[in-house]
Amino acid sequence: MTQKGITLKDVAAAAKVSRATAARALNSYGYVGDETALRVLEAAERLGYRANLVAQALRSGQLPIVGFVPGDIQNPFFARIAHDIEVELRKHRHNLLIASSEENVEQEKELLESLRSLSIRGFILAPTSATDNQHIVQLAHEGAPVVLIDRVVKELQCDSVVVDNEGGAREAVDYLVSNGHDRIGLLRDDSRIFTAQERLAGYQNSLQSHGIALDESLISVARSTVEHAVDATIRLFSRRNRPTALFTVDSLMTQGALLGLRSMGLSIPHDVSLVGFDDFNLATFTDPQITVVAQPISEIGPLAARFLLERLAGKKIAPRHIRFPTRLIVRGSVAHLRGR
Amino acid sequence: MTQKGITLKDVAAAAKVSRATAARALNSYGYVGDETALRVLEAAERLGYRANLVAQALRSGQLPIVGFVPGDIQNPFFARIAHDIEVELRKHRHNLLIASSEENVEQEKELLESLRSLSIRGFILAPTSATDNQHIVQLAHEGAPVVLIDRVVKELQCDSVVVDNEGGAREAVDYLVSNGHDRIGLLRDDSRIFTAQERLAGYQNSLQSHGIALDESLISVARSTVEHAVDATIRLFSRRNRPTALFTVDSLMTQGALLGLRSMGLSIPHDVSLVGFDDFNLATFTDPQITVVAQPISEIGPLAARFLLERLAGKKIAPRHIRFPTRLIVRGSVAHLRGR
DNA sequence: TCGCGATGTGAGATCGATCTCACATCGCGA
DNA sequence: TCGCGATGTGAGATCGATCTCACATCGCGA
Repeated sequence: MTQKGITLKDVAAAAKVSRATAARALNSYGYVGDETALRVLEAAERLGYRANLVAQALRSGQLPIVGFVPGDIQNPFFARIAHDIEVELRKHRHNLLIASSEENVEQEKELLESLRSLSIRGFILAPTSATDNQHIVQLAHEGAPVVLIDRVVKELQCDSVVVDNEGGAREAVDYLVSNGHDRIGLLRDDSRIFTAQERLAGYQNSLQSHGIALDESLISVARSTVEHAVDATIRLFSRRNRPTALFTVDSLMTQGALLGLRSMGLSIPHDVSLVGFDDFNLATFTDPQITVVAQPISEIGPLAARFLLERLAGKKIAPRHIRFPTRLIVRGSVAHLRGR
Repeated sequence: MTQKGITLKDVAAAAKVSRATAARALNSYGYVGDETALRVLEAAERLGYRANLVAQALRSGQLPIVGFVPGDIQNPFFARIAHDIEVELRKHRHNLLIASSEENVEQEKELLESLRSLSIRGFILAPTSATDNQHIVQLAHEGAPVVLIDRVVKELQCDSVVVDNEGGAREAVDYLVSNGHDRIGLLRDDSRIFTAQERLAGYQNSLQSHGIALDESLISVARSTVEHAVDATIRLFSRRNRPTALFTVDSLMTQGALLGLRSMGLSIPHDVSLVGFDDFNLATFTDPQITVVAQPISEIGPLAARFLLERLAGKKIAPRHIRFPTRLIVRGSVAHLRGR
């Protein structure tokens, strides 16, 4: 009711000037007489005028909206990042539009298509695929600033904020080895391919550096959901010569492993040692608490948002690639095997 | 690069017709010759034409965007709902813009202000305050459809989707009483005032119906974060004559209680019985698992989205108020006290 | 054969904000 | 006193899609 339909035209009429002059007064550009400007501002105030952002966007070609396409907004990792991005954007009067790809490349393509026609200013993406990324390359070439988080696209040069997955995984496995383990299972996913590959590499590199032969049968692959991880865990530990330790590549996998092991009556760390990638609230509620590789999650969102805002402000510098180190948080889920 | 700047004008030129005819062919209205229509569609296809939604919005006054203002997107409850809403909207070619109020009325007001100038089509809100809601009433009166979730606004008649907080809380406390408890602590929050009040009422009503006098000293109030809940729990259980059971009003409170009790060396259910409002993944990972009042969380988002879409489609019926029942999930965190 | 409804198309207006261009006035230095 | 830069303002174009209105043609029934 109140300010419905108050346009610049109304303000101009109330101040008895043209729309051009009203615009000049409100946006402080060009020449405007002091007394005139005052009259316009006063009229705008009185009528409760608010510029129509859609009209502005039609002229400028851009809405003050940034698109965020995470793998899954329900994943606490992305929920936290979404929140941080939104806070940062809000400071610069931008809005955040979230569209979850649900780790599905086809859906990711469709989402980007539809966001494109919204004339969105820029994008923060966590690409689902490690290989099928032509649509993202194309998006970037059309001029919309793109910042990648969590995962990079090899063919595309743009700002990115990721985590040292290889190093984190290596540190986790090193820690297990240093506690006497050499039959170390790996529970990895097939969807977040980029990070999964890096974490797999860290696992392999650690084993190799300690002269432990890679045993493919200790690696179990599952879709990144708690349910699938439970099954994969049970499969892995139903084998005759089962692993003495398990490394899980993300927090959903870790949760699945916890449930799977419990259902098999295997206790942690007595029967199996466990280290997970990605810290999560649950890790400190279990008994024992779970040892994890923590990501600096609170830094990713704000930095990605800042990078994007700088690009939107026209900053022209070489793409920045930030790779945060991880941190091993030792709790109680790893047993020391002696004599083995 | 590709379809940058392909407008209706380009399509019309390529098909050698006017913009008006091109629009008619593409949007299937008015009279267009079959052969002409085909030529236009073919040209649009070939050029990769995509209608500019901003321009459409300027005419229609509305962008295909719905705003969602939850209390906190990091809360898994709202993250899940956000996800469900997005999926539902996407089916109808609408986008979801998420702006978290962080349980702060002032921020909620600012967010709505800024979303308003975006010409957003409708809103799904979880109002932060139980009393200060004039801005929401005003928003609704300006004509934008509003659907409330989780919490209602007494002064406003509009669609709402909430949960039977009073009944759920009553059932939880009834269950504790039926297990012989009569000194039952309550850990409640001060921010989500609407739900908190209802849950408090359920607690009071249950006690009253069993003839148990209300003891204000058994009620502890804290901000709805894990940290504050830990403190409040410790405060409550440091008293001489401590409660034999505790009811917590949301999952963050429940987590805080778990940590607080553990830090005091109190074991569940041996020393204290516990029932929490709101189920959460962690509740099944603890030992024992936590008995909770579960909300039908998977129904809230889709229903709210459907209500809003119906309003956007022009449906004119009386506001619908849906109040879902809750469900008590009995696990292992409540002990039976005999003889007491 | 005439007339009118059905069919088909384009010119131009519109949504709201902003920018360009043209024009008018003022005041100061030569 | 003249002239020109500085100052101030409005008409109208523009962004892109859509809609109204005007106009033209066609074909069928009377």
